[in-house]
Amino acid sequence: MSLDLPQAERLRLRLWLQMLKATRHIEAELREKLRLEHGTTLPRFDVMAALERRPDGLKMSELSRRLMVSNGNVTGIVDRLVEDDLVVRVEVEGDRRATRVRLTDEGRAAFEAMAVQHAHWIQQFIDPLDDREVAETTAALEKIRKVET
Amino acid sequence: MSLDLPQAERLRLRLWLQMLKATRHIEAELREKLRLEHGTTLPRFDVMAALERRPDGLKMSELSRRLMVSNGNVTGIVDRLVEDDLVVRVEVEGDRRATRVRLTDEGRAAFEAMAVQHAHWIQQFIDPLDDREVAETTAALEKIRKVET
DNA sequence: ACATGAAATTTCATGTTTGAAATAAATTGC
DNA sequence: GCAATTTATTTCAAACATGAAATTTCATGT
Repeated sequence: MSLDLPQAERLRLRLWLQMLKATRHIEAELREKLRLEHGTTLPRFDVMAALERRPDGLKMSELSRRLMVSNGNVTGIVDRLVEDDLVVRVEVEGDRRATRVRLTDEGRAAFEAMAVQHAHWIQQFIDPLDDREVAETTAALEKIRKVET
Repeated sequence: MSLDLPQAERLRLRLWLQMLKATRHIEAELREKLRLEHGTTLPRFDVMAALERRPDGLKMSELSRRLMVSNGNVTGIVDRLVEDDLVVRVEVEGDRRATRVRLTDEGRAAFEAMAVQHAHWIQQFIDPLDDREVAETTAALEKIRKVET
């Protein structure tokens, strides 16, 4: 068996590896900054970000879909956020199967303090790209994500 | 506190979100295909890929650095690969602290069967991009990864 | 009422993943 | 030689993540 590939395919494989490396690199940096400066984790930040500007909160299944993680996973993360009084579970009237998860005032304040810094960190990473490169890279990634398999 | 951002910064934040979504999307698909068609996991595949074309194997710390995951993590993944006779730990002569991890013949065969399919799956995801887009996106991601913080 | 099936969430077993601490061996400086 | 440091790995506790199974509730048809 041979792993030799035409040049065009080799370059596409290389693009995938760069996507992985760049994304992991930024995620690792964000993870460390959140831990050191805010004593929290990236998954917790992601959940709180999804709940921001949602005064009524989101259902567990909505959270799970938006964050592209499993149902069982969201349960654990929300459990820990509840322990810290950063979010609350609220019953949905008319459907006793579901609960909405909502930021508490404390959670909202904590999130907003983190969000400003988070946006700033991202700017630093994307800094070497000019406006055209930003637009074209975004467009390319959107195309990739539309592929159905 | 306001989360309003200038348009240029907003577009850069959006690029980051697209990087995340595209990468997670492809990873989720690869994970499922590896599970269904080869009964293995992405981290296991990644370790085996790093060992491919390395007849002498790699040290644990080299594996950890290449895959950008923690030392303790690699230990567990390699432990399970050893249980399945896909890799072996070999002592490094002259340095009794270190061990090299090497693919077994069985592991090499298993990996090569997966690698051809893996390359093909990636081609499908990058398919909507032409050669120019592939080159420019790769270049942009490389620039991002070079940012030091 | 009752059965059936779909929907929302939790529970469970298993497997990553991390950062910190522990262990042990090699290297360096004196 | 010997202490201090560095290097390589493992161990550990906690958090994250998955897919499958179980639970509870809702909706619908009979």
